[in-house]
Amino acid sequence: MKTDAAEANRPEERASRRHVLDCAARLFSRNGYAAVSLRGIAAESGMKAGSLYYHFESKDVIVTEILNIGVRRVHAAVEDALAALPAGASTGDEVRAGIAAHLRALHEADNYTSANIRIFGQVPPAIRDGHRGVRRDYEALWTGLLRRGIAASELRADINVPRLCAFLLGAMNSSLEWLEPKRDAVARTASELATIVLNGAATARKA
Amino acid sequence: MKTDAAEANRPEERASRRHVLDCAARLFSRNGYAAVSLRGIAAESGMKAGSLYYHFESKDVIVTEILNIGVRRVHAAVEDALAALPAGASTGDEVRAGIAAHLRALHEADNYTSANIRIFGQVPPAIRDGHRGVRRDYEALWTGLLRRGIAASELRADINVPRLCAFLLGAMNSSLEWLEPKRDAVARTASELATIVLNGAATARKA
DNA sequence: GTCTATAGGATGATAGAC
DNA sequence: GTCTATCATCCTATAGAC
Repeated sequence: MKTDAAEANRPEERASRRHVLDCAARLFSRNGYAAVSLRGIAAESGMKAGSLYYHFESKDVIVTEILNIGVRRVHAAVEDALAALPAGASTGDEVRAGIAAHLRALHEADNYTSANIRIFGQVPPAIRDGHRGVRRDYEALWTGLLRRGIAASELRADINVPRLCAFLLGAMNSSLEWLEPKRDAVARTASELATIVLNGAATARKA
Repeated sequence: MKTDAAEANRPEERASRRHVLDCAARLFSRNGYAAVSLRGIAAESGMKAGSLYYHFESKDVIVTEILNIGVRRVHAAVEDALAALPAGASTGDEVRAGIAAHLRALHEADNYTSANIRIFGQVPPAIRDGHRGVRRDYEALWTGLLRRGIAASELRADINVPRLCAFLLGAMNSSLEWLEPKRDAVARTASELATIVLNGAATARKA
Protein backbone atom coordinates (compact mmCIF):
# COMPACT_ATOMS: atom_id res chain seq x y z
CA MET A 1 0.00 0.00 0.00
CA LYS A 2 1.45 3.35 -1.06
CA THR A 3 1.81 5.81 1.82
CA ASP A 4 1.39 9.58 1.62
CA ALA A 5 5.04 9.96 2.63
CA ALA A 6 6.15 7.89 -0.34
CA GLU A 7 3.86 9.92 -2.59
CA ALA A 8 5.33 13.18 -1.32
CA ASN A 9 8.84 12.10 -2.34
CA ARG A 10 7.95 11.63 -5.99
CA PRO A 11 8.70 14.77 -7.99
CA GLU A 12 5.15 15.12 -9.35
CA GLU A 13 3.77 15.11 -5.82
CA ARG A 14 4.86 18.56 -4.74
CA ALA A 15 2.84 20.36 -2.13
CA SER A 16 1.15 22.80 -4.51
CA ARG A 17 0.01 19.98 -6.76
CA ARG A 18 -1.43 18.09 -3.82
CA HIS A 19 -3.05 21.30 -2.61
CA VAL A 20 -4.91 21.63 -5.90
CA LEU A 21 -6.08 18.01 -5.64
CA ASP A 22 -7.29 18.57 -2.08
CA CYS A 23 -9.30 21.60 -3.17
CA ALA A 24 -10.71 19.83 -6.20
CA ALA A 25 -11.71 16.79 -4.15
CA ARG A 26 -13.55 19.03 -1.73
CA LEU A 27 -15.45 20.74 -4.57
CA PHE A 28 -16.28 17.47 -6.34
CA SER A 29 -17.50 15.95 -3.10
CA ARG A 30 -19.75 18.93 -2.38
CA ASN A 31 -21.05 19.83 -5.82
CA GLY A 32 -20.67 16.86 -8.14
CA TYR A 33 -18.69 16.55 -11.34
CA ALA A 34 -20.45 18.82 -13.82
CA ALA A 35 -20.75 21.74 -11.41
CA VAL A 36 -16.98 21.98 -10.91
CA SER A 37 -14.99 23.89 -13.54
CA LEU A 38 -11.26 24.42 -13.83
CA ARG A 39 -11.87 28.05 -12.97
CA GLY A 40 -13.65 26.94 -9.81
CA ILE A 41 -10.84 24.58 -8.82
CA ALA A 42 -8.31 27.34 -9.47
CA ALA A 43 -10.24 29.85 -7.35
CA GLU A 44 -10.52 27.36 -4.47
CA SER A 45 -6.77 26.78 -4.72
CA GLY A 46 -5.92 30.48 -4.81
CA MET A 47 -4.79 30.40 -8.43
CA LYS A 48 -5.98 31.29 -11.92
CA ALA A 49 -7.30 28.71 -14.35
CA GLY A 50 -4.34 28.77 -16.72
CA SER A 51 -1.90 28.04 -13.92
CA LEU A 52 -3.40 24.61 -13.34
CA TYR A 53 -1.84 23.44 -16.60
CA TYR A 54 1.61 23.75 -15.08
CA HIS A 55 0.66 20.91 -12.69
CA PHE A 56 -1.81 18.86 -14.75
CA GLU A 57 -2.09 18.03 -18.43
CA SER A 58 -5.89 18.24 -18.44
CA LYS A 59 -9.01 18.15 -16.32
CA ASP A 60 -9.23 14.42 -16.95
CA VAL A 61 -5.91 13.89 -15.18
CA ILE A 62 -7.17 15.72 -12.09
CA VAL A 63 -10.38 13.72 -12.01
CA THR A 64 -8.66 10.38 -12.58
CA GLU A 65 -6.17 11.04 -9.81
CA ILE A 66 -8.91 11.96 -7.34
CA LEU A 67 -10.92 8.87 -8.24
CA ASN A 68 -7.93 6.57 -7.72
CA ILE A 69 -6.85 8.16 -4.44
CA GLY A 70 -10.42 7.95 -3.13
CA VAL A 71 -10.67 4.19 -3.56
CA ARG A 72 -7.11 3.54 -2.39
CA ARG A 73 -7.87 5.38 0.84
CA VAL A 74 -11.02 3.47 1.72
CA HIS A 75 -9.27 0.24 0.67
CA ALA A 76 -6.38 0.96 3.04
CA ALA A 77 -8.75 2.02 5.83
CA VAL A 78 -10.72 -1.23 5.66
CA GLU A 79 -7.52 -3.31 5.40
CA ASP A 80 -6.12 -1.58 8.47
CA ALA A 81 -9.33 -2.11 10.42
CA LEU A 82 -9.28 -5.83 9.61
CA ALA A 83 -5.60 -6.11 10.53
CA ALA A 84 -6.30 -4.45 13.86
CA LEU A 85 -8.78 -7.16 14.89
CA PRO A 86 -7.57 -9.72 17.45
CA ALA A 87 -6.44 -13.05 16.02
CA GLY A 88 -9.31 -15.46 15.52
CA ALA A 89 -11.94 -12.77 15.00
CA SER A 90 -15.13 -14.09 13.46
CA THR A 91 -16.42 -13.19 10.02
CA GLY A 92 -19.15 -11.25 11.78
CA ASP A 93 -16.53 -9.18 13.59
CA GLU A 94 -14.72 -8.58 10.31
CA VAL A 95 -17.90 -7.46 8.58
CA ARG A 96 -18.67 -5.08 11.44
CA ALA A 97 -15.15 -3.63 11.44
CA GLY A 98 -15.08 -3.33 7.65
CA ILE A 99 -18.43 -1.53 7.47
CA ALA A 100 -17.39 0.88 10.22
CA ALA A 101 -14.10 1.66 8.45
CA HIS A 102 -15.80 2.18 5.09
CA LEU A 103 -18.38 4.57 6.55
CA ARG A 104 -15.68 6.45 8.43
CA ALA A 105 -13.68 6.91 5.22
CA LEU A 106 -16.83 8.19 3.55
CA HIS A 107 -17.98 10.63 6.23
CA GLU A 108 -15.14 11.44 8.60
CA ALA A 109 -11.93 11.30 6.58
CA ASP A 110 -10.80 13.66 3.80
CA ASN A 111 -12.89 14.31 0.70
CA TYR A 112 -11.30 11.90 -1.77
CA THR A 113 -13.46 8.87 -1.02
CA SER A 114 -16.69 10.84 -0.86
CA ALA A 115 -15.72 12.62 -4.09
CA ASN A 116 -15.15 9.26 -5.73
CA ILE A 117 -18.57 7.90 -4.76
CA ARG A 118 -20.29 11.15 -5.64
CA ILE A 119 -18.84 11.67 -9.12
CA PHE A 120 -18.00 8.15 -10.36
CA GLY A 121 -21.32 7.81 -12.17
CA GLN A 122 -20.98 11.29 -13.70
CA VAL A 123 -17.54 11.31 -15.29
CA PRO A 124 -17.02 10.55 -19.00
CA PRO A 125 -17.03 6.81 -19.77
CA ALA A 126 -13.34 6.78 -20.75
CA ILE A 127 -12.33 8.02 -17.30
CA ARG A 128 -14.68 5.57 -15.62
CA ASP A 129 -13.26 2.64 -17.55
CA GLY A 130 -9.69 3.60 -16.70
CA HIS A 131 -10.61 3.63 -13.02
CA ARG A 132 -12.43 0.29 -12.90
CA GLY A 133 -9.35 -1.76 -12.00
CA VAL A 134 -8.82 0.12 -8.73
CA ARG A 135 -12.46 -0.45 -7.80
CA ARG A 136 -12.22 -4.14 -8.61
CA ASP A 137 -9.25 -4.49 -6.27
CA TYR A 138 -11.28 -3.00 -3.44
CA GLU A 139 -14.27 -5.20 -4.15
CA ALA A 140 -11.95 -8.21 -4.08
CA LEU A 141 -11.11 -7.35 -0.47
CA TRP A 142 -14.78 -7.71 0.41
CA THR A 143 -15.58 -10.77 -1.71
CA GLY A 144 -12.53 -12.53 -0.22
CA LEU A 145 -13.74 -11.78 3.28
CA LEU A 146 -17.21 -13.07 2.49
CA ARG A 147 -15.90 -16.21 0.78
CA ARG A 148 -13.76 -17.06 3.80
CA GLY A 149 -16.86 -16.63 5.94
CA ILE A 150 -18.70 -19.19 3.83
CA ALA A 151 -15.74 -21.58 3.91
CA ALA A 152 -15.73 -21.30 7.70
CA SER A 153 -19.50 -21.92 7.81
CA GLU A 154 -20.04 -18.55 9.43
CA LEU A 155 -22.01 -17.29 6.41
CA ARG A 156 -24.66 -19.33 4.65
CA ALA A 157 -23.44 -21.40 1.73
CA ASP A 158 -26.30 -20.28 -0.54
CA ILE A 159 -25.16 -16.63 -0.46
CA ASN A 160 -24.26 -15.17 -3.85
CA VAL A 161 -21.04 -13.42 -2.87
CA PRO A 162 -20.69 -10.79 -5.64
CA ARG A 163 -24.33 -9.87 -5.17
CA LEU A 164 -24.06 -9.53 -1.39
CA CYS A 165 -20.94 -7.43 -1.93
CA ALA A 166 -22.82 -5.17 -4.35
CA PHE A 167 -25.76 -4.78 -1.95
CA LEU A 168 -23.46 -3.96 0.91
CA LEU A 169 -21.36 -1.40 -0.97
CA GLY A 170 -24.52 0.09 -2.48
CA ALA A 171 -26.15 0.49 0.93
CA MET A 172 -23.01 1.97 2.47
CA ASN A 173 -22.33 4.39 -0.37
CA SER A 174 -25.94 5.57 -0.47
CA SER A 175 -25.39 6.92 3.05
CA LEU A 176 -23.66 9.89 1.41
CA GLU A 177 -27.13 11.04 0.38
CA TRP A 178 -28.90 10.75 3.70
CA LEU A 179 -26.57 10.39 6.70
CA GLU A 180 -26.18 13.53 8.81
CA PRO A 181 -22.71 13.33 10.27
CA LYS A 182 -23.55 14.26 13.83
CA ARG A 183 -21.69 12.86 16.78
CA ASP A 184 -21.42 9.05 16.68
CA ALA A 185 -24.06 8.71 14.01
CA VAL A 186 -21.53 7.04 11.74
CA ALA A 187 -20.60 4.30 14.22
CA ARG A 188 -24.24 3.68 15.10
CA THR A 189 -25.24 3.52 11.46
CA ALA A 190 -22.44 1.06 10.74
CA SER A 191 -23.56 -1.17 13.58
CA GLU A 192 -27.18 -1.13 12.41
CA LEU A 193 -26.25 -2.04 8.85
CA ALA A 194 -23.99 -4.85 10.03
CA THR A 195 -26.76 -6.27 12.21
CA ILE A 196 -29.22 -6.27 9.34
CA VAL A 197 -26.80 -7.81 6.86
CA LEU A 198 -25.67 -10.50 9.30
CA ASN A 199 -28.84 -11.29 11.23
CA GLY A 200 -31.69 -9.87 9.17
CA ALA A 201 -34.60 -7.68 10.18
CA ALA A 202 -37.17 -10.43 10.70
CA THR A 203 -38.03 -11.76 14.18
CA ALA A 204 -37.96 -15.42 13.12
CA ARG A 205 -35.98 -17.08 10.37
CA LYS A 206 -37.78 -19.08 7.73
CA ALA A 207 -36.74 -22.66 7.05
CA MET B 1 -52.64 7.91 -8.50
CA LYS B 2 -52.67 9.73 -11.81
CA THR B 3 -53.02 7.45 -14.81
CA ASP B 4 -51.42 7.92 -18.19
CA ALA B 5 -54.88 8.13 -19.73
CA ALA B 6 -55.78 11.04 -17.46
CA GLU B 7 -52.47 12.69 -18.31
CA ALA B 8 -53.08 12.27 -22.04
CA ASN B 9 -56.38 14.16 -21.80
CA ARG B 10 -54.80 17.30 -20.42
CA PRO B 11 -53.90 19.76 -23.15
CA GLU B 12 -50.22 19.96 -22.20
CA GLU B 13 -49.91 16.18 -22.53
CA ARG B 14 -50.07 15.89 -26.27
CA ALA B 15 -48.31 13.00 -27.94
CA SER B 16 -45.39 15.01 -29.26
CA ARG B 17 -44.69 16.45 -25.85
CA ARG B 18 -44.73 13.01 -24.29
CA HIS B 19 -42.53 11.76 -27.11
CA VAL B 20 -39.89 14.34 -26.23
CA LEU B 21 -40.05 13.30 -22.58
CA ASP B 22 -39.67 9.63 -23.51
CA CYS B 23 -36.60 10.39 -25.58
CA ALA B 24 -35.10 12.63 -22.91
CA ALA B 25 -35.69 10.00 -20.21
CA ARG B 26 -33.89 7.42 -22.33
CA LEU B 27 -30.90 9.72 -22.82
CA PHE B 28 -30.75 10.75 -19.17
CA SER B 29 -30.94 7.12 -18.09
CA ARG B 30 -28.12 6.12 -20.42
CA ASN B 31 -25.76 9.08 -20.21
CA GLY B 32 -26.46 11.02 -17.04
CA TYR B 33 -27.56 14.62 -16.60
CA ALA B 34 -24.56 16.68 -17.73
CA ALA B 35 -24.00 14.67 -20.91
CA VAL B 36 -27.50 15.40 -22.25
CA SER B 37 -28.05 18.73 -24.01
CA LEU B 38 -31.20 20.19 -25.51
CA ARG B 39 -29.64 19.60 -28.90
CA GLY B 40 -29.22 15.93 -28.01
CA ILE B 41 -32.80 15.63 -26.78
CA ALA B 42 -34.05 17.34 -29.93
CA ALA B 43 -32.00 15.05 -32.19
CA GLU B 44 -33.29 11.95 -30.38
CA SER B 45 -36.83 13.27 -30.80
CA GLY B 46 -36.40 14.04 -34.50
CA MET B 47 -36.52 17.80 -34.00
CA LYS B 48 -34.24 20.83 -33.77
CA ALA B 49 -33.27 22.39 -30.45
CA GLY B 50 -35.34 25.55 -30.83
CA SER B 51 -38.52 23.57 -31.41
CA LEU B 52 -38.43 22.16 -27.90
CA TYR B 53 -39.41 25.56 -26.55
CA TYR B 54 -42.81 25.23 -28.10
CA HIS B 55 -43.49 22.36 -25.67
CA PHE B 56 -41.37 23.29 -22.64
CA GLU B 57 -40.46 26.58 -21.01
CA SER B 58 -36.91 25.45 -20.18
CA LYS B 59 -34.62 22.49 -19.70
CA ASP B 60 -35.44 22.56 -15.99
CA VAL B 61 -39.09 21.84 -16.75
CA ILE B 62 -38.13 18.76 -18.78
CA VAL B 63 -35.85 17.46 -16.04
CA THR B 64 -38.34 18.12 -13.25
CA GLU B 65 -41.12 16.36 -15.12
CA ILE B 66 -38.96 13.29 -15.77
CA LEU B 67 -37.87 13.14 -12.13
CA ASN B 68 -41.46 13.29 -10.89
CA ILE B 69 -42.79 10.74 -13.36
CA GLY B 70 -39.94 8.38 -12.48
CA VAL B 71 -40.78 8.22 -8.79
CA ARG B 72 -44.53 8.16 -9.37
CA ARG B 73 -44.11 5.10 -11.59
CA VAL B 74 -42.07 3.05 -9.15
CA HIS B 75 -44.41 4.19 -6.35
CA ALA B 76 -47.43 2.95 -8.30
CA ALA B 77 -45.66 -0.28 -9.26
CA VAL B 78 -44.87 -1.16 -5.65
CA GLU B 79 -48.35 -0.17 -4.50
CA ASP B 80 -49.90 -2.39 -7.16
CA ALA B 81 -47.65 -5.32 -6.21
CA LEU B 82 -48.66 -4.99 -2.57
CA ALA B 83 -52.34 -4.75 -3.47
CA ALA B 84 -52.06 -7.91 -5.55
CA LEU B 85 -50.91 -9.99 -2.57
CA PRO B 86 -53.51 -12.35 -1.04
CA ALA B 87 -55.20 -11.07 2.10
CA GLY B 88 -53.21 -11.81 5.24
CA ALA B 89 -49.83 -11.79 3.52
CA SER B 90 -46.93 -11.50 5.94
CA THR B 91 -44.57 -8.55 6.15
CA GLY B 92 -41.93 -10.81 4.66
CA ASP B 93 -44.14 -11.44 1.65
CA GLU B 94 -44.75 -7.71 1.32
CA VAL B 95 -41.04 -6.92 1.47
CA ARG B 96 -40.33 -9.57 -1.18
CA ALA B 97 -43.08 -8.28 -3.47
CA GLY B 98 -42.06 -4.66 -2.96
CA ILE B 99 -38.40 -5.30 -3.72
CA ALA B 100 -39.30 -7.26 -6.85
CA ALA B 101 -41.59 -4.48 -8.08
CA HIS B 102 -38.99 -1.77 -7.40
CA LEU B 103 -36.26 -3.65 -9.27
CA ARG B 104 -38.63 -4.35 -12.16
CA ALA B 105 -39.45 -0.64 -12.43
CA LEU B 106 -35.74 0.11 -12.45
CA HIS B 107 -34.64 -2.47 -15.00
CA GLU B 108 -37.58 -3.71 -17.03
CA ALA B 109 -40.02 -0.82 -17.31
CA ASP B 110 -39.58 2.44 -19.22
CA ASN B 111 -36.65 4.77 -18.60
CA TYR B 112 -38.24 7.29 -16.24
CA THR B 113 -37.43 5.54 -12.98
CA SER B 114 -33.88 4.64 -14.01
CA ALA B 115 -33.37 8.19 -15.26
CA ASN B 116 -34.53 9.50 -11.90
CA ILE B 117 -32.10 7.36 -9.91
CA ARG B 118 -29.27 8.07 -12.30
CA ILE B 119 -29.54 11.87 -12.46
CA PHE B 120 -31.09 12.85 -9.11
CA GLY B 121 -27.71 13.49 -7.53
CA GLN B 122 -26.53 15.48 -10.56
CA VAL B 123 -29.27 18.04 -11.16
CA PRO B 124 -29.01 21.59 -9.81
CA PRO B 125 -29.99 21.85 -6.13
CA ALA B 126 -33.12 23.90 -6.86
CA ILE B 127 -34.54 21.12 -9.03
CA ARG B 128 -33.58 18.49 -6.46
CA ASP B 129 -35.31 20.39 -3.67
CA GLY B 130 -38.48 20.81 -5.69
CA HIS B 131 -38.58 17.06 -6.26
CA ARG B 132 -37.97 15.97 -2.65
CA GLY B 133 -41.66 15.81 -1.73
CA VAL B 134 -42.41 13.15 -4.34
CA ARG B 135 -39.50 11.08 -3.05
CA ARG B 136 -40.67 11.44 0.53
CA ASP B 137 -44.09 10.12 -0.42
CA TYR B 138 -42.52 7.01 -1.88
CA GLU B 139 -40.30 6.46 1.13
CA ALA B 140 -43.38 6.74 3.33
CA LEU B 141 -44.82 3.73 1.53
CA TRP B 142 -41.82 1.68 2.65
CA THR B 143 -41.51 3.06 6.17
CA GLY B 144 -45.23 2.40 6.71
CA LEU B 145 -44.82 -1.18 5.57
CA LEU B 146 -41.83 -1.69 7.87
CA ARG B 147 -43.56 -0.07 10.85
CA ARG B 148 -46.58 -2.35 10.44
CA GLY B 149 -44.17 -5.29 10.40
CA ILE B 150 -42.75 -4.21 13.75
CA ALA B 151 -46.23 -3.66 15.19
CA ALA B 152 -47.14 -7.18 14.10
CA SER B 153 -43.91 -8.54 15.67
CA GLU B 154 -42.78 -9.81 12.28
CA LEU B 155 -39.82 -7.41 12.27
CA ARG B 156 -37.58 -6.86 15.25
CA ALA B 157 -38.59 -3.98 17.52
CA ASP B 158 -35.02 -2.61 17.69
CA ILE B 159 -34.94 -1.88 13.96
CA ASN B 160 -34.41 1.80 13.07
CA VAL B 161 -37.06 2.11 10.37
CA PRO B 162 -35.81 5.16 8.40
CA ARG B 163 -32.32 3.69 8.39
CA LEU B 164 -33.44 0.26 7.18
CA CYS B 165 -35.50 2.01 4.51
CA ALA B 166 -32.44 3.98 3.40
CA PHE B 167 -30.26 0.86 3.30
CA LEU B 168 -32.86 -1.01 1.29
CA LEU B 169 -33.45 1.74 -1.26
CA GLY B 170 -29.71 2.36 -1.51
CA ALA B 171 -28.99 -1.31 -2.18
CA MET B 172 -31.81 -1.59 -4.74
CA ASN B 173 -30.91 1.60 -6.58
CA SER B 174 -27.22 0.71 -6.73
CA SER B 175 -28.22 -2.26 -8.88
CA LEU B 176 -28.44 0.21 -11.78
CA GLU B 177 -24.63 0.24 -11.74
CA TRP B 178 -23.97 -3.48 -11.70
CA LEU B 179 -27.00 -5.60 -12.63
CA GLU B 180 -26.93 -7.06 -16.15
CA PRO B 181 -30.55 -7.37 -17.22
CA LYS B 182 -30.44 -10.88 -18.61
CA ARG B 183 -33.34 -13.22 -18.39
CA ASP B 184 -34.76 -13.54 -14.87
CA ALA B 185 -31.74 -11.91 -13.30
CA VAL B 186 -33.99 -9.21 -11.91
CA ALA B 187 -36.33 -11.60 -10.11
CA ARG B 188 -33.45 -13.64 -8.73
CA THR B 189 -31.64 -10.54 -7.54
CA ALA B 190 -34.79 -9.31 -5.83
CA SER B 191 -35.21 -12.61 -4.03
CA GLU B 192 -31.60 -12.64 -2.86
CA LEU B 193 -31.79 -9.11 -1.49
CA ALA B 194 -35.05 -9.87 0.30
CA THR B 195 -33.55 -12.96 1.91
CA ILE B 196 -30.54 -11.03 3.18
CA VAL B 197 -32.60 -8.15 4.52
CA LEU B 198 -35.12 -10.42 6.22
CA ASN B 199 -32.99 -13.35 7.38
CA GLY B 200 -29.41 -12.12 7.24
CA ALA B 201 -26.33 -13.73 5.73
CA ALA B 202 -24.99 -15.39 8.89
CA THR B 203 -25.54 -19.08 9.61
CA ALA B 204 -26.48 -18.53 13.25
CA ARG B 205 -28.11 -15.54 14.89
CA LYS B 206 -26.44 -13.84 17.81
CA ALA B 207 -28.30 -13.26 21.03
C1' DG C 1 -45.37 23.22 -34.85
C1' DT C 2 -41.09 23.27 -36.67
C1' DC C 3 -37.49 25.67 -38.75
C1' DT C 4 -33.03 28.87 -39.13
C1' DA C 5 -30.14 32.07 -37.11
C1' DT C 6 -28.06 34.01 -33.45
C1' DA C 7 -27.46 36.27 -28.96
C1' DG C 8 -24.98 35.82 -24.61
C1' DG C 9 -22.42 33.20 -21.58
C1' DA C 10 -19.42 29.44 -19.73
C1' DT C 11 -16.03 25.99 -20.56
C1' DG C 12 -11.36 23.44 -21.50
C1' DA C 13 -7.23 24.50 -23.32
C1' DT C 14 -3.09 27.25 -25.29
C1' DA C 15 0.52 31.03 -25.91
C1' DG C 16 3.53 34.01 -24.21
C1' DA C 17 4.84 37.78 -20.71
C1' DC C 18 6.90 38.09 -16.20
C1' DG D 1 5.24 28.95 -11.18
C1' DT D 2 1.82 32.08 -11.94
C1' DC D 3 -0.19 35.49 -14.63
C1' DT D 4 -3.21 37.69 -18.64
C1' DA D 5 -5.36 37.20 -22.85
C1' DT D 6 -7.53 34.63 -26.05
C1' DC D 7 -9.35 30.70 -29.11
C1' DA D 8 -12.65 27.41 -30.35
C1' DT D 9 -16.44 25.08 -28.77
C1' DC D 10 -20.43 24.12 -26.53
C1' DC D 11 -24.51 25.43 -24.05
C1' DT D 12 -29.50 27.50 -23.00
C1' DA D 13 -32.60 30.44 -24.70
C1' DT D 14 -34.87 33.83 -27.96
C1' DA D 15 -36.70 35.98 -32.39
C1' DG D 16 -38.90 35.61 -36.33
C1' DA D 17 -39.71 33.16 -41.01
C1' DC D 18 -42.51 29.56 -42.89
